[in-house]
Order: sequence, then C-alpha cells, then structure tokens
Amino acid sequence: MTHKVKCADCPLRGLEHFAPFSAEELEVTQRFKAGELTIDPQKTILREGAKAAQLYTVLSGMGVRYKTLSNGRRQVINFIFPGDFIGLQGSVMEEMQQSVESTTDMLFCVFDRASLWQFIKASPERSFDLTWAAAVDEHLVAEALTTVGQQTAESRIAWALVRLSERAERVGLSSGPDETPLPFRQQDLADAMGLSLVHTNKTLRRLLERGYARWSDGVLTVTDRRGLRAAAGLAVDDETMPTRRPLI
Amino acid sequence: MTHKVKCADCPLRGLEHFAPFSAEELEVTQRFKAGELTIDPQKTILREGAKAAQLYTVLSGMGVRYKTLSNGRRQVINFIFPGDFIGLQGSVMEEMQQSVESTTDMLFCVFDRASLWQFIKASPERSFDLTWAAAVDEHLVAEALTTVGQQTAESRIAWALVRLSERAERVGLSSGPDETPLPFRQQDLADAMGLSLVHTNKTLRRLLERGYARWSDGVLTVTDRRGLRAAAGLAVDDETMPTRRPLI
DNA sequence: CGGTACCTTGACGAGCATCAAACCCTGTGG
DNA sequence: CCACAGGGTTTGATGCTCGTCAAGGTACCG
Repeated sequence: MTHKVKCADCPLRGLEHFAPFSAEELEVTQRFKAGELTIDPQKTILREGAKAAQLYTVLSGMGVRYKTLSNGRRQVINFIFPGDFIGLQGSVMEEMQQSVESTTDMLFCVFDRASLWQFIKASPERSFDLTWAAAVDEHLVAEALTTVGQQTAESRIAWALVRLSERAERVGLSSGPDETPLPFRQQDLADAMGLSLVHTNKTLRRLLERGYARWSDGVLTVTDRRGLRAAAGLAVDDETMPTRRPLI
Repeated sequence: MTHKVKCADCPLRGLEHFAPFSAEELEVTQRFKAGELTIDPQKTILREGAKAAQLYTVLSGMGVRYKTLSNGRRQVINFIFPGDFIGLQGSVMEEMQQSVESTTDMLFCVFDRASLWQFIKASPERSFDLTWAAAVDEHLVAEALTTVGQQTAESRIAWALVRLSERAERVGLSSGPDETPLPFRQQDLADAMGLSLVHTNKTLRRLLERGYARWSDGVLTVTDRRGLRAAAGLAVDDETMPTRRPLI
C-alpha cells in the first residue's frame, strides 16, 4: 500500500488546534503508518463484536461512533471529526464494543495494531499522545453523559449544536463565519441525546425558530452563540476543551 | 513522606484481576510514587476548577467521581474502586472538570504530576498502561451513557447493581458468595443514572422485592444474577470487561 | 411515477419529576 | 434517660416532559 499523503504533508498538521510535531515524531509516525482508507458514506468502519486489527486517524470526513442494544435501540457515543483517533477500544477490550460508521465520504490514515507496541517504545512523546487522546475522548463522553443525565431536551439539543459547531470550526471546517458543515440526520442527534426522533425534531425546531441558529442542507449556521450556549446550560464564554491537542 | 506500603507489598498486586508486574516495572513505579494519602469519608480529593498537581491510585475504599452543573444538579460519572487511577483529566485539561469524593475511608497511592513525564520515558510498558487505564475508563463511561440514554429506570438501576457488584468482586471485596460492600446512598445511584431520588427508590425497591438482590447496611447481596442481568438488558453470561487490566 | 429516506406536525398516554410528609436510624446534649 | 435534630429511606399524590402512534410533506432516484 502506498501513502498518497505523507505525514509531513498531512493537511491537519498545520491547524493551530493540533500540537506541533518535531521532525523525529513525524518520522516515527510515518513509519507506523500502514496505509490509507477511503470510505463511502453510510459504511461501517469498525463493527461491534469484531476484533479490530487496525487503528485509524481521520484525515477528512465525518461519522458517528455508536453502540447498539439488544432491544434494537442505538446510542451515539460521539461524533467523529477529522483528527480523531479511533480503534483504541479494540486494543484494550477483547472485541470492539462500539461501531463506527461514516456519515460522509471519509479518508483515514491506517495504523497496524500489531506495531502499536513498537510505536510506543520508539517514542515516549507519541505514546503520551495516545493517553492524551484517550483522556480527551473520555472527557467528551463524560460531558455527554452529564448532559443526557441531567438536562432537559432543549438544553441537550442546544449543547449538541454548540459542541458540534465548535469542533467543526477547530478542525478548519468552517465555510463562513459561524457556519460549519453538519451532515448528520436528526435521528443521529436524537440517538446521541437519548431522545426520540419526534421530540428531537420539535425541540430543535423551537431552538431554530428562536433565532439561535439555522440548519439546512447539512450546514449549520450559529446566529446567536451566546443564546445557544445559555440554552445549553454552558457558561457563555469559557472553553472547557483543551485548546491544543496532539495529533496521531 | 514515607511509604507505609511498598509497591512490592501492594495488596492489590496479588489479585488476578490485575496484570502481573515485572521486577523492573515495580521498580519504576516505586520511584514514581510520591507518598500516600489517607482520607475520611465524605471528603473531596479532587475538585472541579482546580489544577490537580497529583495523580492517585486507589489502594482501598470507595468514592464517586462526579460533575456539578450550574443549576445545582450533579452527574455521577463513575464510582471509584480500589485499583482505579484518577487525576489524568488534570494532565490533559487546563483544570479539572470533575470532582472526586470519598464515600468511605480511603487510602491512595500518590504520584507527582510533574514526574509523570519521566515515568513515561522510563518505561514504555508503564506508559501504555496509562493509555489502557484511560481507555477502560472511557469504556465504562460510554456504557453508562448508553444505559442512561436508552434504557428505562428499571434497567438502569439493575445495570448499576450488576456493574457495581462485579467491580467489587473483581477487586477482592466480596464478603461472601455474591455479597459485596456497597456503601453508596440511593442519591448517588440516582445521580449516576439520571433519575430522581424518589423514582430511584421506588424502582430499586421493586427490583429488590422481586428477589434479584438484597441491599442493607451498605452490603449488596445478589441473589439472582441472571435475573438481574436480564432486567439490566445485559446478556446473561457474557463479560464485556477486560478480564485483566494493568495496575498503576 | 412509485419508492425510499428524511423531516414535520398533531393527538394521546406513560414514565418519570416534583412536592410533601412520615419514618427510620444514630448521635448529641440537657 | 429522654428530647431533639439530621441524614437517609420510604410512600402517596399530582402533573409535566417526553415517548409512541399516526399521517402527511418534500426531495431525490430509478
């Protein structure tokens, strides 16, 4: 397999959201890279119950990470953005407990799980980045749990819109001021926030009509960020996300 | 500060739930250890908003990790058991986003955050264990999110009882067959599962009356594990937790 | 044009929250 | 030894939030 994108040319590296690479880190990562993966929309990249042999960094596109229950319901654990590192679960559990599915076209950087160990030994810096990635993920999920567990439907939806737009902006997806792609369905939002599709729709509609944002054709435009944050139960300004995170 | 408990004598090491230590790993960990901390019940070990300078491994006792909202509500993110490693959040975020509070008397093994880096460099094996710990945490939180988001009150409570008893058993807390300490209040359970105290009480009572378990004086006795797992929406037998995990 | 995927809206009822109060304990002090 | 207070548990009554059911609307696609 050839690498169409050299790590040195990785489009994500330039973003200020990601910590800078040393030349050595770059080289280690490049060696660890096994190839690339291009995926169509609505395809499953990782499937629950399977043993994942690979790890992926998202180079472009978006998706959802979710878990399905025996009763057929689905919980969206997190939305997947460029820069996200996925598949660690499979290295710790016997088998994957969650699935990852593409929403849009996606491009992945593929790493071999078997060589993960060498990767760690080769570069302590990079190995801490792994821990970092896992910790950030946990933080996101914990915040989602808090929102789903303690907030009303309105706050939950508002919170999701705030976080989704923030994350999109940070990885350079903005197509204009406060305007980012949001290719997900209302059903995805509903499954993420523990609400029914119908109630999600009605609540979302109310928020949009109140002038906090617009959302059509897969593009979200936040027109009143402060109002939206307030509705979400978030402090109007403060940022809880780490401003810079390592990229793997 | 002196170490009353040498890592070599750590009471947790013997448990088969934890991966064995090599002599070298033991030595590295011992060097990293800064001291010990004894805490009374109902005390705050880590507080949201603060910058944590230390990391802790729980040697004994139990507690809760939670996040408080601006509206005064509280989400319990996870229950803390012996062997748990806490404080990583503080190394990744600017400041802690969650608090940790003791429920019982607790004993911690204290590590200095400043020397975390040396720790990682000194032992790649141990550094991967950090990642492992973070990933396991994320898995637990994700499962909680799934339960809170998609299950009825009855399933949520049943799920909590199953997981709590399992975790307690694994770290050697059983006081008899299917009998483990459970020092938490119903309010803690309620805050963990996103339910009101009243509804938690009524639902819990129904489960207990149905003969799945008994719970009094801080001791949980599971009398019908299969029934309880079924009520929780879990497969009757399968184990999703990694059977062995590293101890830090 | 029929078919499918997604969004939207109304009607109805259930699950759960909230309010209120009583009932344990255990500890404390007169 | 008893009165009292405080933390936790338990129970009943009431009503709101949200889920479920049902149907219609729109866009897109073969």
